[in-house]
Amino acid sequence: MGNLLSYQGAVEVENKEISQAVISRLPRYFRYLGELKDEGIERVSSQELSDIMKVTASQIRQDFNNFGGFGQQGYGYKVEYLYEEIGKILGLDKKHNLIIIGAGNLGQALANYMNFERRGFLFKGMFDNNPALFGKKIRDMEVRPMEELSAFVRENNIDIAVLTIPKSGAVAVAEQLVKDGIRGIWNFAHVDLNVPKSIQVENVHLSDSLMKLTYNINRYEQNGNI
Amino acid sequence: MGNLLSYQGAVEVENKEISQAVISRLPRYFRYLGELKDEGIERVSSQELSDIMKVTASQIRQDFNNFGGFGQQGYGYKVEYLYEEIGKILGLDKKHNLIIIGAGNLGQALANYMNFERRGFLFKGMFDNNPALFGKKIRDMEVRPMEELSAFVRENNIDIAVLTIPKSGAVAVAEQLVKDGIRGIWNFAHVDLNVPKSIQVENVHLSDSLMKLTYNINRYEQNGNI
DNA sequence: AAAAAAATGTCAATTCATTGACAGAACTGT
DNA sequence: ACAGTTCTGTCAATGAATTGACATTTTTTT
Repeated sequence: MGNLLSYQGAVEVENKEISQAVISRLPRYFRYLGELKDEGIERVSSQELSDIMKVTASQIRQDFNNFGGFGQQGYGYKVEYLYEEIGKILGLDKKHNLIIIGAGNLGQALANYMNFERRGFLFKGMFDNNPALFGKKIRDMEVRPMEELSAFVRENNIDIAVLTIPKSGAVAVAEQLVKDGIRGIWNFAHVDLNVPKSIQVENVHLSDSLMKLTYNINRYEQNGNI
Repeated sequence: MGNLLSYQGAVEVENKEISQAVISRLPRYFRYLGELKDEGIERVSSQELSDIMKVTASQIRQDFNNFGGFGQQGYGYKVEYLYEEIGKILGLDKKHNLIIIGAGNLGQALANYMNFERRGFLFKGMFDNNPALFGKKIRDMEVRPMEELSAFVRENNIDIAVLTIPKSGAVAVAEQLVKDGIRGIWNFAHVDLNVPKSIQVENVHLSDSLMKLTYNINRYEQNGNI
């Protein structure tokens, strides 16, 4: 590694595993670069980004280099190009068919609140087991009964399922989704899903997040300012 | 450190900083221990927990030890005791006054969906700048205009603000909250808040989370199974 | 009561992540 | 076209987190 010359900008990178620590930072880079782009700024150096984002310039360069060098010595990075490339790394150049399972408060809020289409997520359907909701339209999408889920996932090539159901049902639904060929689960249920590692799970455990906040609040109180 | 004898179970631990990596795992321990407790299980060893939770037993012991030894050699950990202690560490034994700022889809969903009271969070109010929402009741709590926010936070000793407003307003609102004496912000806005480090911020950037998911989905596709 | 088994707390080793340093490439101004 | 400046890509050093190993304590069995 290292002596494979990059002869035309974008670069071949062999299949070395990138750490999740790096991946977790990419969306934030993407967000800041998008803002710079919108402001009409064309170039940026790692030092400038460092100042704005409050991370070390070294880390920025190291992170980008995992994917093979997007910058130019003496110049910096072209904002638009870098933005596009990070988008591609994150898979945002591809379309992903998505459904929401659980049309309660949270499911409905996500349907309305997330701008799925903006980033290539195609919102294809919504499911619940509460008959009172069947047929109700949310974002132009009627709520379907859970009985139809399995066939729907197969027939519509659903890639991503958003799980916003109580934990009691979540594990079983996840297993079914795996059988039906789902590729990723965005899991809001308060439970850990047990799926093959070929299926990607991204957990959003809101209670956990809130507990971290209270820990930090109380730690600060107790220790005085550390 | 190390030769301060723990002579009665719970233990004095001096103010050494605990890494956020450890803190992030505590809510998950808490969840699993709660489940064990509900099943009536009284004792558990680090090895048993390891099997259930899929983390190494060594890490479990190391994590707990940061707070001073909750177990007993040859026996293991008392589930209920450990559960209580972790709850205390996380600050769940204390009451926290909480408000939601932004009564849109997400704000309303959180108000209804999170069982705030269950963990000592007292839901005290909800704010928005949309007049159409003023007075609307969500979880028995009427939506108040933003003009009243500042006084309300001061008068009601609000500890935690949940920010579910668009990013355009978020930074300014956060600054105001700091002036009014807030202690923690649970931030759902797609922007990084710039507050003194005495104020705790816990970010929930949902888009970032979804991007991580697509990265992992696409990585798996491209590399074949790693 | 003694021996065997179980399981923690903790030290050391290892692995992983971040930061620092700098050679060399590209740009900029004269 | 040259000299000076900028700034990346990358290697090495440092720091942080995880895992492994084991002495010691307690429990359990005989």
